[in-house]
Amino acid sequence: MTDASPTRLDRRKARTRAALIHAAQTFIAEGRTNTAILDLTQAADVGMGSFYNHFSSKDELFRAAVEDALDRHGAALDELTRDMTDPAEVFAYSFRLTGRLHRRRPQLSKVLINTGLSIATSEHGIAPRVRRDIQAGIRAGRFTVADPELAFTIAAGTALCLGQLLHTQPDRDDAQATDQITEDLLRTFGVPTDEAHQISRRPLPDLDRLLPDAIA
Amino acid sequence: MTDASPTRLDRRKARTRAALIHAAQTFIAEGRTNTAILDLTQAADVGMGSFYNHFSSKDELFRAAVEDALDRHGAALDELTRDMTDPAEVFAYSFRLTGRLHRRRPQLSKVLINTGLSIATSEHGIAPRVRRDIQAGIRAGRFTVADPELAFTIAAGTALCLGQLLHTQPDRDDAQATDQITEDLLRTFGVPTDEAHQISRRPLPDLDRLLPDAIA
DNA sequence: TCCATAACTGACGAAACCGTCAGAAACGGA
DNA sequence: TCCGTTTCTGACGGTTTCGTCAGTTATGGA
Repeated sequence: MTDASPTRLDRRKARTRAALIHAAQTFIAEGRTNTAILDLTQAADVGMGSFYNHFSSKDELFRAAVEDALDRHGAALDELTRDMTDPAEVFAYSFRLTGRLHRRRPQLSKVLINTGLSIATSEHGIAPRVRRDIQAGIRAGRFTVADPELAFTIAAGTALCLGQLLHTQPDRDDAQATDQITEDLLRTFGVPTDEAHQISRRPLPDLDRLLPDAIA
Repeated sequence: MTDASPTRLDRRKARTRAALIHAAQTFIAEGRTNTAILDLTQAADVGMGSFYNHFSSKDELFRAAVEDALDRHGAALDELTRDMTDPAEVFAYSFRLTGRLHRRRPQLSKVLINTGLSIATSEHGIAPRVRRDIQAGIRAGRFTVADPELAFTIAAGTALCLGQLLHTQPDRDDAQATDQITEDLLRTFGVPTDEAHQISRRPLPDLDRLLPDAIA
């Protein structure tokens, strides 16, 4: 039988694992994915040998690092949209929050961007949630789209490229750009023009309060 | 003064360079970007030492390989849209051709996809052309968008993610999906609904005839 | 035909990297 | 406190990869 309560030993193990994952995310965000294992362990301030206590290859660590980033972001979105009902609003809200995240959590954002399009097919993170929201919007009659998967493709690709844009043009107003694109997407999904505009400008909560702890 | 006419020696040099670039593109398409230089030269059927006659590092070769793929695709688009005048039609045409390219030129397509979002900021290939077309559409009064760069972001991200989708779902009708998304984009850019539909369904030329030679 | 030049080639020493392992340190229970 | 267990650690041998370079082959002109 497994002991449920995490002991101090468990916490220590989890700490070094987290340190390795965090270091890996730093490297991914910088696009340096072919670093030596020794570099990773040094960045994590962990002994070289510890690496193989947690991962059997560099690839495995990087996969875990991406998965961790996706799960964090997904969990944050779930938390923030918990008590919303209108699917169109949930979608818009998630998209607007994600757009605002690129500047506020640059490392997380860059991990997503550098990981590339494969995250669109991942079971973790944003992709399944966006799919779910689009499906819900269709069922509720809020969205009118020919093919849900195509709608998802547009939303996912746009979200990623928007993140790239916000990093490339640091002077651009991220909130304004994100809301504008959200409005465009809602219209593409069949939401009436005026309503799309309205939904995409609704006030958002104080992000500094709601996203207090995230990676880096 | 440089002798303009390419001599036989020049052609030989160009051949081995092209062989290396082609091999690199194969590896990029397969996502294997951390291969040994020896593997690359063997795949190119070229002696190991030849590598350093052309490139000073693996990175340099990979950059050249991506640039080559982008330039080929851009040139093909220029060729195919040469005598079109309506900017909206040029945009739609390019987008529809690019969508159909993912299946017909899987290696080129996968190079673009695996290279990721950085090609959206590249000076080569599709990005500058899409920007140009969108600007032209706005000047001509065919597009009504708040911000050209945001319009570009939507188009670029969607194009990439569409390519990914078409590889992930090999049974999906690529022409149908591409045309549907083209129509959505045109509407987003302010083209009236019925006209957007019409433009995105106009007959295309025989691609097998027009794209006879491309990589792989 | 013959030579000068440019490009190609693979073998080699040097360097980087990998994965293991024996010992050290931290932990938990008794 | 003491001991068995788990995790951490860095040094080490083995392997892979790198970049060079001396020799070979192809090319162009005389």
